[in-house]
Amino acid sequence: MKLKKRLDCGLRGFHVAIIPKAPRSIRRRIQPKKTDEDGQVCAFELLASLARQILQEETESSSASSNASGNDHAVIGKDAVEDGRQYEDKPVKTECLDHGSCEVSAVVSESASLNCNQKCLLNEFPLVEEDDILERTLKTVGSNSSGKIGGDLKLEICKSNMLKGNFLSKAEGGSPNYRESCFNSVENAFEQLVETKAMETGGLNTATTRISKEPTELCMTFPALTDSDKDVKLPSCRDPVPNASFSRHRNDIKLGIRDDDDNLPRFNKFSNKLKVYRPVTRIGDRRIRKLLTSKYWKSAPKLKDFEHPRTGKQDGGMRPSHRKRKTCYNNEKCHRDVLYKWRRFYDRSSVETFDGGFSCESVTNSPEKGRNGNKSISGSMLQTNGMTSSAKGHQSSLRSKDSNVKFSIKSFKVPEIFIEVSETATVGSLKRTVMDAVTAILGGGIRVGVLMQGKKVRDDNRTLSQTGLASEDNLDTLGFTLDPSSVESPNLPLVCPEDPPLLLSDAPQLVARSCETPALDSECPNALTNLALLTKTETLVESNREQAISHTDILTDTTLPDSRALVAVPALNVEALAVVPLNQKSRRSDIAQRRTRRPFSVSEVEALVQAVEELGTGRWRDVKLRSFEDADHRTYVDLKDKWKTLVHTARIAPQQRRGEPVPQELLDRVLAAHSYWSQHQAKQQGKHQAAGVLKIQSPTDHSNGATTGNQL
DNA sequence: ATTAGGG
DNA sequence: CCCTAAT
Repeated sequence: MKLKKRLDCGLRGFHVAIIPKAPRSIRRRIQPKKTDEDGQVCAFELLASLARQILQEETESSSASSNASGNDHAVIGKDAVEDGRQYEDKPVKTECLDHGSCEVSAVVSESASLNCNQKCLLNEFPLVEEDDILERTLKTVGSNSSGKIGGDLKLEICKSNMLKGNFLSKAEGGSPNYRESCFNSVENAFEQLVETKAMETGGLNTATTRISKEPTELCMTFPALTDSDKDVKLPSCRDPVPNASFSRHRNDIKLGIRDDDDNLPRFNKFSNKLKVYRPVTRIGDRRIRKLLTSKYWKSAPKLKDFEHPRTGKQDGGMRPSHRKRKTCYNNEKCHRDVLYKWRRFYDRSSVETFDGGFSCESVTNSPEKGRNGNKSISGSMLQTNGMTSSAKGHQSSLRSKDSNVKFSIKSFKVPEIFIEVSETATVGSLKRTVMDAVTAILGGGIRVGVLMQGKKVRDDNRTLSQTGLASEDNLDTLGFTLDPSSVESPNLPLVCPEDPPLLLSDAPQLVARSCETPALDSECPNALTNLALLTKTETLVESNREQAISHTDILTDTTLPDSRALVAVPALNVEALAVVPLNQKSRRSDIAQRRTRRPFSVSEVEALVQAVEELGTGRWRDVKLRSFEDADHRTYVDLKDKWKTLVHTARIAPQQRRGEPVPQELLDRVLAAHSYWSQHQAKQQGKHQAAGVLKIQSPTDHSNGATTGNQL
């Protein structure tokens, strides 16, 4: 996989590199304009002229395709096509090429078409061409602007991008994919520039925001002109499920970033759309999970509790899994993606509230966290342990006059994330990687848990009032957790926001991931709405992670107060999706996730030791009931396993022990108890005596314990 | 559903 | 932690 990735990346890079900047003729034309008007108009003009130029050239090249040198445009188109074929094996070419041109927007439209097609076919595809073009354009402009680019450059770029977005929109019509494409391309271009400039946060933010909004609006505004149908026509989704989330990947394919090992959450929330529901039991969960396991990600703890018919159904299924995305540091595309994500992040975080009264600034943290994590990391395998499993945010809640309870979540911590990076990766790449991962998580693989007084509120069916969350007192102790969602099921039909299931009322269960497919843009808003509803209602009280649904979606959405932003998001999704390869294998892995790792704390170990001393080693269920009744995430199997490891740990040299050090005293007790119970398997029934004895025995004296046992 | 043990 | 097998 890695090799492949690299190749892909390299290939990509290569293409990009090779692609000629822009026809000189174009440049020439551009220059004058630039000089004359400068600024927005200039950008616009430039774009238009470029488009024209390209169109023309395209035509020419078509007629004389044999031309060795070929024009830039031709090359680009070709590449695009090739890519498509490479990955999809489907004849995209024809369609792409014959796609004519729409006047000014010819260039754009064409590339757009390509993209669109590619996407459709593959369900994932980057719009490299667009980017390239845009970049070129931008560069050209910049170079032409006789050195005085400075701060204006950005502005211009933004505008250009916007324009581009416009064109694209027009060309492509209302096609959702298209929109995304536009968005992406714009963003990418922009991001690149920004990146070059050093990623100044402020700048990025501002710029980003603008871009995201503008293009989106434009896109929406424009009526569908043409090729929308293309999307439909194309043999797009290989995926049985048309709406499969994968539909918009951007760089994935190129990068080939997908590996079976990756468990990172998908990047975009849309991607998680599909879910399979299944009845839930812990065991059941496990069963399912076992089928799909990823190395690094773990699903949230399972719930026990009864399952509500509905609930069970909903949460039981598989949820979208997260995939970890391996990084391609060397690839620019990757970087862009990362940036993109970053931007997304910021956008979200920046967005404050929406009428729901639920505001979430938290997202911002993630990025922060990511950075921090990076700092500390140095090996090839990084583990950012963001507070083990769940993070709670500080949130303050306000009780409104009406019966609604308003929550304000200040921040969320990002759940544990595993990142794998090459040793030679740069800090910058690491940062990006982390950011990427974080973003990905936030983008979708998260499930929200509700804590009240430190305890998880499990019953999703209860109302806030019933749960006590409607009362001021409890609100102070209200907490939320973000956990990686456990299972993802690609195969289920997505639930649209409009779908009934959407929560609300007392049985909030799950909110399906909404906007997924291409047509989604329109849907997104709904999601938002839903979110709002969710927020307002008791739905919030959710609980067990397993059962609980994944309000992830909601959560995610929540983050974006601005509907526009939401709409815009799809573009992002594309990228995110891109990460996930379509192949069955990966899919499969996506379905189940490994539970999140939750190292036992010393206190837990102590409790375990205590319980085992009293109950013996063969009664894990009793141990569970006795000492871990409230620890939903600790199953008796877990306890048994832990004991096993404890015994092992106690036997090895302290230097060889890893993780949080367990007090020697406890380890001694472990050995003592272990040896004792080993000799009294037959007597496990008569634990009373044993328990008493064990308690008495000296923690450090193994033989003593054994002896005592013998005496008994 | 538990337990035991390998991976 | 997961998975399987045996209870």
